[in-house]
Amino acid sequence: MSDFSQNSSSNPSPTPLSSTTGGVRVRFAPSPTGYLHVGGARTALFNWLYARHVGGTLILRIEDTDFERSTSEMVDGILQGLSWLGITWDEGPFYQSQRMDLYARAAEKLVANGHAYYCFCTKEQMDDYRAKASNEGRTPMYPETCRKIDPAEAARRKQAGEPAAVRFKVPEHGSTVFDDAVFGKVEFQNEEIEDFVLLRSDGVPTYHLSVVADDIDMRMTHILRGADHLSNTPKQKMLYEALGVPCPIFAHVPLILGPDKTRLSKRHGATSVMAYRDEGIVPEAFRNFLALLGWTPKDSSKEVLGDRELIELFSLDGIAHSNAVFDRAKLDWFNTEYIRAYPSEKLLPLVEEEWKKAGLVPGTADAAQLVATIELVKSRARSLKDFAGSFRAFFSDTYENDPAAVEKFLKDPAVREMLVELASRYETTAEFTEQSTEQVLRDFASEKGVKAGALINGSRVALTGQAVAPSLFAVMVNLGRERTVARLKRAKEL
RNA sequence: GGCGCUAUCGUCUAGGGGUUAGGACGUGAGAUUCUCAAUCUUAAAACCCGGGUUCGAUUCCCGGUAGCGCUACCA
Repeated sequence: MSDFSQNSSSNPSPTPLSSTTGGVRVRFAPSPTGYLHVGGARTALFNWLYARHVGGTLILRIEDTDFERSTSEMVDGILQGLSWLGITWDEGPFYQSQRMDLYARAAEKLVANGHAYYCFCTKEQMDDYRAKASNEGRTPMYPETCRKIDPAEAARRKQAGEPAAVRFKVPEHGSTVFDDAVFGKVEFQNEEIEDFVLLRSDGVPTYHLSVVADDIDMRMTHILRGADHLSNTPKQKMLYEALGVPCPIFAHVPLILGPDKTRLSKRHGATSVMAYRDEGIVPEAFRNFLALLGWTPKDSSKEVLGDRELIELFSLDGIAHSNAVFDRAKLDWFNTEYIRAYPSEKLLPLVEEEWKKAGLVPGTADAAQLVATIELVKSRARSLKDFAGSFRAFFSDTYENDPAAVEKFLKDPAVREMLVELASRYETTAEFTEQSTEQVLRDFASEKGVKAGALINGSRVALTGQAVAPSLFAVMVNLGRERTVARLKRAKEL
């Protein structure tokens, strides 16, 4: 059983807007049965972009009527994920678990107006029925046994304490049509829809009832959600009609698939948004990437778009009709773009997080120096992790030497000897600038009759432990004379 | 199984009755260099299949196929 007591102090019903404002109201309504996953994050993002684009209101609603599986940890996780993505909402979070009377009232109203009825069939009976039906190759549909019970009789039995669910009385004939903002006209035959449960026998509403009751109560104008709800929509439209309330506009967003084109799941790697933070993805990159999964701006030539641009460009008619595959390589590309474009001062706190996680204590506490170093290396970063990984030698004196790099550029003992000798020269040069260090090295190389490149590459490994790094002389200056000399002298031992 | 949705390079997509079918990521080659990244140049790479409609379909219509979704007293 979940416990949302930290929120129970206030369980406000949304205050009605003054009748003069008729703005767009959208919501993100996750179920806290898991962390914020990629698909949910994109739904949230689209709602946010749409709300901000039209100057509307975004409501956050936690759909925690599945008491078995909902937990407050998951709520926290979802909130954390949204905040990491920079998605802010205007009202809520509202918790369905705290609004149970609203749903009960809605169910009562539907029974009273003849659109719903009490069902005394037990879950076990239903399971048996379903099993039998599918064994016989029939589509399992509720046989409507209780629909035939006289309402007065049903009310009596209910009154007498007999457990009863409330089922919706689906019209026998005709069809239910709605105009989806993404897919256009969608039609379902009513015969294919069974009398679905609105209120379980324990009084807890099912999804269909709680969403509709809440969407009405919260006066939603648009329902932007995953296309997995497309087939649920006729049921909900019936509910709006039975409740005598106009339907909001539905906009269903195609799903996100894994590389094998099956629904994205743990099998495909990280599905939790926070896992991407942990992998060193910056939120702006993730947001940009997500926005372009299933949506394209009118001018599709520009892909690196900040939040202001995304908000400005976002529109429902740019939403794709078909599912999209999550392309990790493209995410990584966005990430490199954003890391490179990030001001280094802004990168510092993010990088410090990575150091903390890696147990790295920077060799200097001088923030300006750290920022300068970040500036030097960031264009080579693929993820924030690199700052504690392959760039470690720039920030700490304890780092590993990549054996492959040593093998590639330092396997010649003569080179290693020369680096030690070169170190002594650097000890005594008057200046220690990019120009002077380069001059010294090149003079030294021609003196020794070796290619400068050989010494440069060898020095790079000696200085950084890596075969990959920025321009060597910039590295030397960044490291400073002392470290440069010390590390070059150690080249012999590598 | 029934119902619904969808179908353009490997991926994200633009486009649309007559186009050299465009861009981006990724991949290959080259240039540059001090390694790598970047950058520049460049290459390969797509309209699911079959019928219609039409002078002409990748585009419109129908069917098939495939993928996904829904088909719960989950959401």
